[in-house]
Amino acid sequence: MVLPRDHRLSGTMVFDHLYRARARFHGGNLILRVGLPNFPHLKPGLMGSRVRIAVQHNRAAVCQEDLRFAVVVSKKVSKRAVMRNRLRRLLHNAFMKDVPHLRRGYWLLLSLRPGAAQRSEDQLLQEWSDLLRQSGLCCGHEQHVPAAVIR
RNA sequence: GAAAGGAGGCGAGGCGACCGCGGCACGACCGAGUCCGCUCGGUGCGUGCUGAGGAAAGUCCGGGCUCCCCCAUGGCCAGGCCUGCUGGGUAACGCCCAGUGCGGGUGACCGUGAGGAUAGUGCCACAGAAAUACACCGCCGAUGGCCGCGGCUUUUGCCCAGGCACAGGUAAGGGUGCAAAGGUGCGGUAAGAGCGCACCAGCAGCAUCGAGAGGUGCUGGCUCGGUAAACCCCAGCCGGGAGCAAGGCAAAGAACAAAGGUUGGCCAUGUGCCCGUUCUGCUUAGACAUGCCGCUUGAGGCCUGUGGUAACACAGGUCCUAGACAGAUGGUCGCCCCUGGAGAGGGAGCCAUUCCAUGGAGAUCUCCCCAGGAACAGAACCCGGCUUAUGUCCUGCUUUCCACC
Repeated sequence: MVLPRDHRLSGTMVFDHLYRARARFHGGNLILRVGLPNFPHLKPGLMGSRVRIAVQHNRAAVCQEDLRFAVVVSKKVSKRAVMRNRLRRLLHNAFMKDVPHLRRGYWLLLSLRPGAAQRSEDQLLQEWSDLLRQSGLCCGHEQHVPAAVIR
């Protein structure tokens, strides 16, 4: 499963921006970072013309509706590219299933820690949903949203 | 039939549908320009085509391509090489093909780091007496020397069975070691020894065959350890360095700059701040980060013919088959095929009890259900190789043994 363009993140500056983000949630094998959208950082190719025009006219409104995601699997997780691709597809797939239930207006970055390749798929998916609940990004759990993320 | 050897091929069984994603083309739409023909740019749209490998891997060799430095040609010297049987092939190679020698296998066949130790220098630990050198044990003691039974002799002395192991001889045997100065046998000798002879191994010379590595034969003197991945000698080859993050173009911003640690501390959570580290330039400024080019047509694949044992070459025809950049191939489903399992029905021939008959297991066929159709592994500038990983896979060929005709 590959992410559609609307939900994809690209560009070095975007990742620097998210690595500096304050909001982090640690699981055993995953780290979820949450930041607010910052369109000047995004690579121009990923923004459709409609989005680009909308950003020019009403940036705040677009930011509130935008939801983008990326998974980072370093070579420390697994030396084999096949394994890294498998993990990335697994988590992309999990994200796409959860998109209807997620709060809009955030950019998400999910890093895998070195032990993650040894875990089973079910364990990682369970951890992913735990992290979502912990971060308060699910629509049904508004009361748990930490103050750090709410503007 | 069994076991084995070797060659070639394939790589999610085949066909199709839907969803998602990369690329290209056309259309549609949007924007800008316009000499009103159109041109350029963009896209959350539509349609069509297309989308990982035999190793894409390891990055171990050889190149292409790009920039920098140096020399720009040839010779000589110096330096470098983990190049080293011969002859071919190739853009090149440490690769490939054919052959030679040696080693292994009954054989098909396999392996081979295979120049020179007689150019020179060095080293050979431990053990062992001794490592180009020797005498520890042992053997002998013929020849000298000493003792000496006996004999001859008037005596000195002479001859002599035997003994000693003093001088000495020996390198057969023992022991040590990777290695002890050719090996085996017969003769020979006091004991031994290429001391002599036969065969074998090695060396040299000659003849002959071969393009060559080398092969074969004859003769000779008898004979000379290993190590060159020790220095070295010989032959061959060689500008150096960085690598597509090379390099080029464009736009924008700018020194309280930028990148990196895929992130250490802090907060008001963001074109944040602080700390530590790093380029060129330092008078101006540039480079990187953005977009585009490089970017996939190439020592290219396939087919046919010719030459060649072959690697390969040449000629003709035909085909275009991923080009991403936080990095595209994954899911779901339908039909057919194959494999395995369970069930139902029919059932050749078989066995047991018996008169037909009954019971038991059952080759094989049909139907239905379930499971599976993999493993190693993911293009990142591009080629030629090597190495490593991987399958109850497929197709020829060859050898040995067994059975039958």
